[in-house]
Amino acid sequence: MPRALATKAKIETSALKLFAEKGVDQTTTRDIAAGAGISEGAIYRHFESKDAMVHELFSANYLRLAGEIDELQGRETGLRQKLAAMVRAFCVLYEEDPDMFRFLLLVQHGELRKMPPEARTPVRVVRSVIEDAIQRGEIPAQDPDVANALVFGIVLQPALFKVYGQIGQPMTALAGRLSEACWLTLSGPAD
Amino acid sequence: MPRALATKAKIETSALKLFAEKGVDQTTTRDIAAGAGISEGAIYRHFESKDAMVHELFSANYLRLAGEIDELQGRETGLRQKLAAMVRAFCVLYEEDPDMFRFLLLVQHGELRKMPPEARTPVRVVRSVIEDAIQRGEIPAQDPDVANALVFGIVLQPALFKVYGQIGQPMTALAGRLSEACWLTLSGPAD
DNA sequence: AAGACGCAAGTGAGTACTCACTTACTTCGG
DNA sequence: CCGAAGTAAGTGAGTACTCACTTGCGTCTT
Repeated sequence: MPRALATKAKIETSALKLFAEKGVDQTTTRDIAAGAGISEGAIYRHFESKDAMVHELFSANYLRLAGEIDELQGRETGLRQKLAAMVRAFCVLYEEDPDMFRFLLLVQHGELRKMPPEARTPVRVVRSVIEDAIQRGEIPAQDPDVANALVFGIVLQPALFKVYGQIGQPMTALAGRLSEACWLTLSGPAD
Repeated sequence: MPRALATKAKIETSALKLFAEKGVDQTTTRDIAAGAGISEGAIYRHFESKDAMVHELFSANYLRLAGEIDELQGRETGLRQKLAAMVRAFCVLYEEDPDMFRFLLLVQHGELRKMPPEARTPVRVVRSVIEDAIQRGEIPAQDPDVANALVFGIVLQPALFKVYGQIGQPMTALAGRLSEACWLTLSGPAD
């Protein structure tokens, strides 16, 4: 790896960890530099500004996640299988990179506004899967936005509880329970 | 209303609105004073510090909400009815005071740590209702913390989506759908 | 092959500015 | 007239970012 890329990666890792731990505002550029083992000035050889760094970190990973679940979903047939695959992917991300997961949760509110409205986000991917299932009569007719919110709530809130230490089990152990809950909730109502 | 109380109320209203809009860190004491139509110094006649103000606003309202849903829940018999009553209360709070709702969501992570661990929070109230239902065999045996997370996800995520403008319907119109989703999810699994 | 050269990458003290909070003073209500 | 409430102008601790300078490294010339 070229020196420049290695340094940039060190900065990103350090920043992500601190952002997830203390939040963006409570993390100073000094902290980030110290964590990466470089000087404060060096940060600005790789990023325009702290804001730009947050944005870059967010959008790259958010879109990558969307791409991944879209691919996984495309391999399955039927809503139930698609949900299972996507939910599993969220749980695996949580286990593999909890800092990233927390970071995405933490800053999504502020960052989502800066994303172009047509961007292919995880929220959009799941929504289109649900809409498809309604079209094909797999689940009863219902408001796709509400259905989408339910699915995200069922997956993300347990993850948040886990962050707070209120849930002990690893997320991957919950994947089955969560995707089943999604399926029950979407297929249940006559609405 | 005595002058002092009126001013304190103006400060609280202004702060709550700004906190909900921009977040606590992005809201300055200047902003709060301007919004309340008073000087910055006057804030400190009524609050020890900005942090203390956030804490006071949070804990008073968070505990009040817990008390309310606990009372409502106590009037009903059976998990399904209790869930319906509690979910409705959340939805009503959202409609009546969306700024308060957003504020509670926004700062809960930071503030929960400062609360005494035995405090009677909404999370605890709902959890104990669920645990009770499991004890009485109303729903299958399952991890009460996971079940609790599912209920909160089902209710709060649609509220968040509504904040982002992704859901058009008023929350009160969704109350039935949401409490039914909670019931289905808790009563469904053999686990 | 060896030194000169160029340039990206890195340094860290300095700068301009913001923000929570204080202080010295004034106004108001009972 | 007195104490609580309010004001306006500070104050100092931090913070993101800059800049003049140094270092490391690949390349060109002879």
